[in-house]
Amino acid sequence: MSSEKKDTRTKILEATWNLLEGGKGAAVSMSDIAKKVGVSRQAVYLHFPSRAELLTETTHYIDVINKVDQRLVASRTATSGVARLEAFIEAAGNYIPLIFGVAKALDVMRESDAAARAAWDDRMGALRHGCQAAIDALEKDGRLNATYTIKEAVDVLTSLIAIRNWEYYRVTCGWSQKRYVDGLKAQAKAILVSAP
Amino acid sequence: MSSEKKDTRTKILEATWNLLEGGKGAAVSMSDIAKKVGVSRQAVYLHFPSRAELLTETTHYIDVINKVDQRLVASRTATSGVARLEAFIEAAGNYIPLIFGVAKALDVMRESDAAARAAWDDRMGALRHGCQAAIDALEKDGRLNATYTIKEAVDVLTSLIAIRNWEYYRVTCGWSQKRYVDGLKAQAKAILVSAP
DNA sequence: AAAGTCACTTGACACTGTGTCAATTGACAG
DNA sequence: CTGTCAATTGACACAGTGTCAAGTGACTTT
Repeated sequence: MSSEKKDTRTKILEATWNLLEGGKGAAVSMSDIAKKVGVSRQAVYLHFPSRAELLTETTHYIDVINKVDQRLVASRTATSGVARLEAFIEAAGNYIPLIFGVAKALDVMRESDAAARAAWDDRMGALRHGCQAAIDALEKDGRLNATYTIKEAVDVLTSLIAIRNWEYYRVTCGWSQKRYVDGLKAQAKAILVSAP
Repeated sequence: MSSEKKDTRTKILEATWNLLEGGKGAAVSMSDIAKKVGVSRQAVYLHFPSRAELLTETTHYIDVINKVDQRLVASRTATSGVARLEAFIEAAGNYIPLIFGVAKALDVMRESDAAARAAWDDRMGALRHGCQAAIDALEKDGRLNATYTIKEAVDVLTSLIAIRNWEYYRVTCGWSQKRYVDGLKAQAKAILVSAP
């Protein structure tokens, strides 16, 4: 591996990611991270002013590593509205496992920290934006269930794809990732898509 | 009101409930509660050994005050499987706003506290039990969507009715309580119920 | 009326975690 | 050789949980 040459900042981001993805849940402290990197606790604060900021930067780091932009392009190239809905769910549903640990830490922290709340809202806004695009495509095809306004349909889709639900299916209920994504597609279609 | 005669233990439970239901979110401390009751912080520990225990007892207190048992009886008297599903969603969906504040505090705490985790699992187990009964009734009527096993259907219904989703619709999206319950019923039926 | 009991108070303490500060070290560059 | 930069050490303030010991005030028992 090339981990020898990585600078401390990158090592901190990776350690944060690893620890949060590991079994310890969201209760990972700045000391834990410093220990993992093999650096003093203060060195972490030299690179990130606060825990909230570190978590936020970690989500961005993960996005870059996983080329999230490219993943979403696929859902935009779909021709029909239904295909686009499915492609978006595929992309978003497979993105969640990557950022789950960090997202959950932010979610817990958001309850008591304004910066964490802002970071969380930013991430959720991005997810909702994808839902909006999928619903718009559905509506343009005339396939959006008429009992929902566009805004309501976006609300519903965003709720279905919520990170907490991923955790519930995958961790609590033991569904496979594929079953989860397929289930989500079926749910979204059953609720939001009308007959042609 | 008769709040003059209530004993300290009851006053603590009510203060906990009020504070968590109020705007401060889940970040309510033992000091906050003691201050609200007008008692020393140590008096709280005299009645409840830990914050997790206090939160757990508060959910039980709320259940008793709101006669949760009686609410659920209504859903058991429904004749058809579909009616029972709707009655259960009505009962559970209208129960959530009562315990939301305490449930959220437990949810946040569960990440770092074993007792809180146990209390949470207990509450969620009860909710799931109700979902199981509704799905069983649906299956007995032959109206359960054949693409789901019973276990999967219970997983899905439990996920739909999750407290986090209530928060999302009501708080983030600004849905009315009635719209939320009706939306939930429509979602559950679209996903889980097959044609007769 | 004295003694005992009970709920509660006061004030201290240990522990964990975040975030800040100042002085210092070691390496590398001009 | 000196300046700069990353990082270290060790201290501190602050907030929160949970524990402990001694004291107080009211009401009950004998």
